[in-house]
Amino acid sequence: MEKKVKARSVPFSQTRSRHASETAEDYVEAVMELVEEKGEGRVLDLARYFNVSHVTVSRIVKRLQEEDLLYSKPYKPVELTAKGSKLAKRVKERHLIVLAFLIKLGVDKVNADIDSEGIEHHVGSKTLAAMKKFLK
Amino acid sequence: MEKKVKARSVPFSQTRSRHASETAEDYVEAVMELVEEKGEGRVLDLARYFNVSHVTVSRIVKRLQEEDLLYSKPYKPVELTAKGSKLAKRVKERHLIVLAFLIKLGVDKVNADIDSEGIEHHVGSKTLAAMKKFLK
DNA sequence: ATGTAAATGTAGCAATGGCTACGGATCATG
DNA sequence: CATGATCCGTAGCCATTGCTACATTTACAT
Repeated sequence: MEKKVKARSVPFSQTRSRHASETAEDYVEAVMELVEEKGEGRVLDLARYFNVSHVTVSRIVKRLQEEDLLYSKPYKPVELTAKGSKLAKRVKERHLIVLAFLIKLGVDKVNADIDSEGIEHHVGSKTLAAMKKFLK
Repeated sequence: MEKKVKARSVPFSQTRSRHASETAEDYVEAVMELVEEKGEGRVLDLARYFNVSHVTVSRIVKRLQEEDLLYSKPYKPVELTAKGSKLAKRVKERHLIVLAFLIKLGVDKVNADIDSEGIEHHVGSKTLAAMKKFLK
């Protein structure tokens, strides 16, 4: 008599591509923020932002250009494409909701900042709606 | 006049090692669940659980043995070490709290299941405490 | 006892994201 | 307009986590 164990196929599906998407979301959001805050987002700005080397940023920017999310000419600032800009707006809005949610829940600003960065990528539309409702 | 942009060093620090820790947490939790539900956790059980090939599981199990979280002899079930068991209990408890929290927040069970899997790894102690308080 | 099916291991490839080292491009500033 | 500082790209390394293909071990049934 074998007990069946739930297949976790849905929650755990495609860890690799999920991580790649998270990276894409982080980068478009960062570029948008850098452009807003200091006019442009350069490779080194991104490297400082994510605390990685400029080489890592350079390679990821190249990949995200192939995905039509970012655009830049060599030695020039990184810019958002229309597609990247759309994604960035969605991501930023979701991020701000998660952050506000955690703060309203009673988490201090420092920890809310940290946790919201990690949590945001895993908040589906239903959970996001529930957080919005809680905020009202 | 350069506006300073917050360094996100803290939230984004060590993406690589964070992912490795998440994998460790997922695996010890899965082994504990499999042992509870069907008496033992084998490589193929884990492969089905995470929806990956047995090869991927085999390699990760080997790594987690070196980290003293799992233990198994070739062709034998995977078991938790004392250290792995301790971690698994913490992870499972945190997971159940996040799940219950999302459900109480109004998220349906299916989406709460999915999102809690992703969110749990990013819930720090402060956020977890706030969720516990909300549940009471 | 033996053979076959299932489970696991091994070899080797790809993609992603870390890094250092090095060299070329760009930009201020004298 | 030259030159040094800064920025960025490339080469090439490593680790992690995916995979397929193939080899081996275990277990079960006849």
